[in-house]
Amino acid sequence: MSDLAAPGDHNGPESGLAYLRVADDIAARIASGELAPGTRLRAERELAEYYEVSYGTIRRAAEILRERGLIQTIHGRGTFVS
Amino acid sequence: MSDLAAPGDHNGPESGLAYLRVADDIAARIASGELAPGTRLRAERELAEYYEVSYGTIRRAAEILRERGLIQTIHGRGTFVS
DNA sequence: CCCGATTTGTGCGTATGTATC
DNA sequence: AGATACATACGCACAAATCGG
Repeated sequence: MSDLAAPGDHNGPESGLAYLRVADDIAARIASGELAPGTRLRAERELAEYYEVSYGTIRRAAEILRERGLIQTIHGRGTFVS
Repeated sequence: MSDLAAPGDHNGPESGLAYLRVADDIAARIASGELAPGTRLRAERELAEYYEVSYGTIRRAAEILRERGLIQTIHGRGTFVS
C-alpha cells in the first residue's frame, strides 16, 4: 500500500530524528507519484498513529513539507499534495 | 513591520538570561505600540523559532509578561496583548 | 439555521538527553 | 554539583474552521 490513505504497516530503521523521518517518507511518496497532486492526506492524528509518533511530531513534519512547497494545509479541511 | 506575526530577522547581544531577553523584547514592542492591544502573538512554538530559543524559554518569558499584565493567554486560542 | 462530525490550530504540562556556565 | 538552556518528543485539552445533514 503504500498510500497514506490506507494504513498497513510502517517501517523505518529508526534513523535519527522522528519528524525528519516522517517528512522524508512522505516526500518520497510524493516524489514517486504514489501521492498525486490534489490528493488529501489522512488526518494528522491518524498519521501520528500510522507512523507511531506523536501529533506534535506530525505537525513538525508537515511544517517542513509545507516549507518545501510539497503540501498545502487548510484549517478544518485537511492537508493536500501540491 | 517588525511584528511577531510576520518574521523577519532578529538579533541580540546575548545579554544574560534568555527568557528575560525575550520578555524584554516583547515588552518593548508592546510599549512602542508595535504590538497593539488585542493583537494575537504567534504560536509559542513559532516564537521559539523566531527568537531562536527553546519552547520552555518562551513559556517562561510569557509567564513573566503575564505577571506584568502585558499579555493574556487563552488555552487553545493563543496569546493576546492586553 | 442549527447541529454534529471531522480536521487543523494552539496551548499546557511533562520527560529525557545533552551542553554549557 | 548545580543551574540554565537547548532539542526533541509525548499526550492531552480546548478552540476554530469546514462540511453535510
